[in-house]
Amino acid sequence: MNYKIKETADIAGISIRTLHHYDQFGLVKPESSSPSGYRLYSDRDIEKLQQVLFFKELGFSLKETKEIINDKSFDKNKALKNHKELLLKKKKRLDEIIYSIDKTIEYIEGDKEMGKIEMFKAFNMDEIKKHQEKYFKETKQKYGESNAYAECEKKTAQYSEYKWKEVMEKASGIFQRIAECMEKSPADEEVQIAVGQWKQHITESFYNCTLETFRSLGDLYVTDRRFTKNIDKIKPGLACFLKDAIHIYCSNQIYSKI
Amino acid sequence: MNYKIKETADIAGISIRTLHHYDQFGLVKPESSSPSGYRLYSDRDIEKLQQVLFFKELGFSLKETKEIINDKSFDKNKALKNHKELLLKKKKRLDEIIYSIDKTIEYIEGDKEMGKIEMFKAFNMDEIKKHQEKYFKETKQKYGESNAYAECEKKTAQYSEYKWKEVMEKASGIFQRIAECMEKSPADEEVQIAVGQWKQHITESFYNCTLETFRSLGDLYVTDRRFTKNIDKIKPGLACFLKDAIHIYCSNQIYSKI
DNA sequence: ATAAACTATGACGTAACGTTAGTGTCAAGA
DNA sequence: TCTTGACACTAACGTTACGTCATAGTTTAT
Repeated sequence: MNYKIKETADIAGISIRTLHHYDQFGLVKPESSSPSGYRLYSDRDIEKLQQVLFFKELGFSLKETKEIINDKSFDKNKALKNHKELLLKKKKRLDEIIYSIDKTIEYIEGDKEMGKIEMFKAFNMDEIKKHQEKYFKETKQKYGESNAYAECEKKTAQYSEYKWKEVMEKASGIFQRIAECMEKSPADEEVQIAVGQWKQHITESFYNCTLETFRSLGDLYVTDRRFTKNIDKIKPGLACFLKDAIHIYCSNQIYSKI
Repeated sequence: MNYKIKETADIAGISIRTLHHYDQFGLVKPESSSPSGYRLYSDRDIEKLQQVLFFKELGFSLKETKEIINDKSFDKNKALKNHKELLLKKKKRLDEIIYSIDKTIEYIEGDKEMGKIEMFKAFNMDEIKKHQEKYFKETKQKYGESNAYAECEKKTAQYSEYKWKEVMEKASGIFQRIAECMEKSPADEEVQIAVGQWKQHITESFYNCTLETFRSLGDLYVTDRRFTKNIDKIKPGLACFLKDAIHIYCSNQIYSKI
């Protein structure tokens, strides 16, 4: 069954503007539209909206939510279970804040002492944020990435300090080389050679980097802020350039295999 | 004891930027500063920060928080008790969302049915928002406003439909007159006469409008969005103009009484 | 004296909509 | 068929509460 936008907004308890925004953002796009261009939301869209509201309730950004939900391996069941865990943590935090209120009242009425740390610790979101990040990270590693992570852990666990330094310097050198070619096209031969070397280096030093994994990693360089931030320290815009270069590299490798 | 900004930020678990912002915004201004201009936060500032975090946790805007906290009649004890009530409501809502997750899992696994309404009702914030608004409103009516409200209720309860219409038309006429003088100064004689008439009309038709109450009401016209919105329907900017005019009127009246 | 850490102000950017403007579409009633 | 009110669209600016970055002054420890 199809619902027009006001019906949908009323059902979900959100604004029409929000639905517009979600459509434009690519988070929840209606499955069809009328001949006059009206959005028509299906039952499946409605269910997706519910998922979105769960993620929103738990503090995930729309961007994060989009990445997780629109992934073809999105597991609703697993997500819901994870949500429940998070919600229980939020509930515990609420309890702590309530307790903190009681304590503050006693303090104000002069009955008790209250330390500075005690005043604020209930507001702490670290545990919740850590869990969110863990879940997001796990989700992003859905494919070979989770295997890659395990392999990487195993391989690097035996590295000596000297080996680590070697690995890092080689990585740095490759990135530096690519950064120096940034005024060229990502498809430039020199860039592509360096990208190939980067892939090789990953396979040798961290985990078996398949083309698929490599492409996903390239995406991560621009979608995961930590990656972007670190890479762009070398040169602003490098993360984006590198992503493009990796995509071209992977496409070329795929093409050459057909 | 005084704390510099990093110490304060660490104690409260918020960023330095946030403290800058709160200072600039007038929400939490440090009680003193060093000769070189460093902010120095006192124990009292720290305690105020805690109050701010409680309000923030409960979804109050910084603006609302500022109005409540910086009011000289701010009652910490009462606020905390109200916070607790709100937090218990939030906790209840969390429980409902958790229950909704369980239900959704059953639905996904095909065990049960789930209606559209059931999918979304747990996310509803109406009760919490209503409580927030109620508290804010009660706080804003701290002074004569709460008495004014009671008196207003009593007086208007006996109005006939005809009387209501009369009262409203007179109000509308006064506002209209003031709107027509908006290109003049708020201190203009014609404006001031109209403002005096408005005060008189309130006293006659609603409640005894003292100068103090009248001034506070003028403030409400620009700080309470509902007032602003309604008044500005007559003419954009009227609420602000009226506030200024009321302030001038009240000051003049006070001056003429010395 | 020096360098690192800390502090200040200024200002642009961000996320997720809310609000407004202007215009097209639909459905019911005259 | 025409009219009107409700509904829908897109575009675009505004809002809130900071995050981030730049630049420059101050403090602290070596």
